[in-house]
Amino acid sequence: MTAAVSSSGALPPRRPTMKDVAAHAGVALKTVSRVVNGEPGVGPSTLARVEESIVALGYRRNESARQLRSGRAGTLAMVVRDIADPFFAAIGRAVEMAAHRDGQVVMIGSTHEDPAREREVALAFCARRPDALILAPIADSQEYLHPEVAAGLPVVAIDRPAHDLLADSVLSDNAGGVRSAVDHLVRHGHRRIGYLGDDEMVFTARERVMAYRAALRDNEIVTDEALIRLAAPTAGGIQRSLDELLGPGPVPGALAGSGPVTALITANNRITAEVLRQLPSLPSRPALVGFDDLELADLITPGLTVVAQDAEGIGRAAMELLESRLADPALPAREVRIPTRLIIRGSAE
Amino acid sequence: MTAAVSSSGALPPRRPTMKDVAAHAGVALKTVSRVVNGEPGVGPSTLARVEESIVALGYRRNESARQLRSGRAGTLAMVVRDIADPFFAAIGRAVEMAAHRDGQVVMIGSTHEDPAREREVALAFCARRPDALILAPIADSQEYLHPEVAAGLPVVAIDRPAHDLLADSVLSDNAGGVRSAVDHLVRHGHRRIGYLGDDEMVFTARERVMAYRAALRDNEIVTDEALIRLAAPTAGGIQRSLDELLGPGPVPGALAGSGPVTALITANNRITAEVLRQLPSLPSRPALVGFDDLELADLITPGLTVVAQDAEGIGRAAMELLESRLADPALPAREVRIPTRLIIRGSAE
DNA sequence: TTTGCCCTAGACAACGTTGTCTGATCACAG
DNA sequence: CTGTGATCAGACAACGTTGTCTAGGGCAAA
Repeated sequence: MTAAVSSSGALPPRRPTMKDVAAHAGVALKTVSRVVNGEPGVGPSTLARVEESIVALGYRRNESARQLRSGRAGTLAMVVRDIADPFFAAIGRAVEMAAHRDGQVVMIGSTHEDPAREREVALAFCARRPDALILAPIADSQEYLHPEVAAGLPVVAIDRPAHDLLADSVLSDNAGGVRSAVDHLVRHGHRRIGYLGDDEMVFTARERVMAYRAALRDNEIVTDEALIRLAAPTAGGIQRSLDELLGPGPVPGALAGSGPVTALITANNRITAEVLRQLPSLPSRPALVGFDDLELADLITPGLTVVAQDAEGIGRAAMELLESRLADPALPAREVRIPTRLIIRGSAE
Repeated sequence: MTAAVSSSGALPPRRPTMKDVAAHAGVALKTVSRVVNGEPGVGPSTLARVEESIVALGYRRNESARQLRSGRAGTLAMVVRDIADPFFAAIGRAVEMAAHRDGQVVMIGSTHEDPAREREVALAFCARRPDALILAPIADSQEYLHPEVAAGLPVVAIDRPAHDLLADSVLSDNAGGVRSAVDHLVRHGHRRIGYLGDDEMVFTARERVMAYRAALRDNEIVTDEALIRLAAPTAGGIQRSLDELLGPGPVPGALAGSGPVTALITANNRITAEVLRQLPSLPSRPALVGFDDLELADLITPGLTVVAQDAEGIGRAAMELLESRLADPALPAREVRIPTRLIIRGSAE
């Protein structure tokens, strides 16, 4: 009676433990552990009795305690720029699927491009002692992870390499991607190709614009630095760039005797989207190749040609690197490049 | 010498614990605990010494042990249909941001519309004893969560309600959204409005199509059941529906004396995208309103009018429900409806 | 100088598991 | 009927924390 009242009352509900199950089934604690873990050495009748008790009490193993005792976490940590960014969401999905196959669970967090937050979130994850950490670095240095790596935590950097840290990395083949974009445009007869990229502070932005210059050179086109605009993407800045590159007058600072650009490479999603937005109101309509695929890019008319990153491939490669490093922690830092894919939609003019 | 060799060798690297820090600083274990937790009762000189040792050894608190001892998890679990789905990604971001403010960390997993996997993932999360669970139900019953809820785990269902479970839920105002779509089309003179929805097995699909019928009634339009197509979205099925609804002949089974539809409501993202894809090849071009916003819908020409769900609002509301339930676990199950927003782009013809 | 008190620091147990080791039970062969 | 080995079950310690309780030491008041 009293028990019934107190259990239905507002008393702090306590979860049943192995001890409770053991008492209920009339066996030893360790026997319950054996049953729960499917270990051999439990007779059929005992097994049945314990399983009944488990169901009857609604027992679930406490993974925290298990981790503490055994060291196995069964948890993966992933820190990206923004989990709602389709690129990282796709990577996250690939990681989650692979993790699920391995019976692992994924913690995920966003840095929102804030270095301090990267550190904060990554360390909060590490405090949970995950089996591995996947990190899209944003801070200048990942030195703060030294103790973790020294203690054997495998770290994989994605999208950009880590700094001051022994970590594998999985990066897109930025150079190959830009080269395929340039080649595509050149094949379609373009020689005045503008380039709108992100601030050169950003690793991928640097790689991409360097590849742009190299690809022009290989196509025997003289790089006109006035056609390159590198800045954090803002609507205003992009509009100004477009005006200058496509306007009727000569491009400010351009090489003598040259006209407006006939084609544009936009080096990331946000820039591409903004250019598409402003496209209708532009004086001329350049051919366009965007780096990063856009959701539903196939619905835009005319179709948008893009250099698509293989988010799934990146996620899978990261998981593979983690597994091999877990198997052999002494491995040197490795860098994997995941190929991009030129998706040709519509024409290049 | 031997120690140096073994520590640089392949020996299992052990993380320093509070015990190690205590030994290094020459204080008691509990004193280290006090320092780590910012508890009072530690003299300034002791404090400094301990802090030095913490840095020197690269000590980080083991959150598993802390959770085991104190019961506080600092972890939130979230199970959605697909973390790469923009709708759930946006909810996830909102949840993660709120959680971060509360010093919490988020575990996230996908069901991929598989009921068995929902159970599997949710229980794997629960084994980590999170402070709360946010779940986008896909299974017919969430009965399997009974022991968790009984033990005090606050559960919030999002997108669809949970079944056989005491849980709060945060749902979109599906009825209001569809009603605004119908009203919008009627305002623009449409009276033959087709409806492409998901299978009626799906909760949201049911709510939406019922609202469609009700809205027609309120606009004094007789519902023509032949204009309603409910099925899991496949390219083939949608094409067939479009052919029948928009083709030159009478719509099969339609009320007598009626022509093709002049407008379409597409009740979810996938259907909307598929219709947009087929739009160019259709015999006539209906006005279109989609349920769910599409990334970059503003770039599609002509602009696509949509009923946008407030993913961020859903995420925030879920967090608020969790907090209030944590404060008072005896609360009855509550249901919150988050308003949708009609985003008018382009014309309705 | 002594008494009493507060402030700081440490000892100890416990959280829920699992790994190791020992003990009990039973079938069967000698 | 006893000895042997295999099989199953249990006792105990430990994982890294934190909460509770107690001991030491210095300072103020008497």
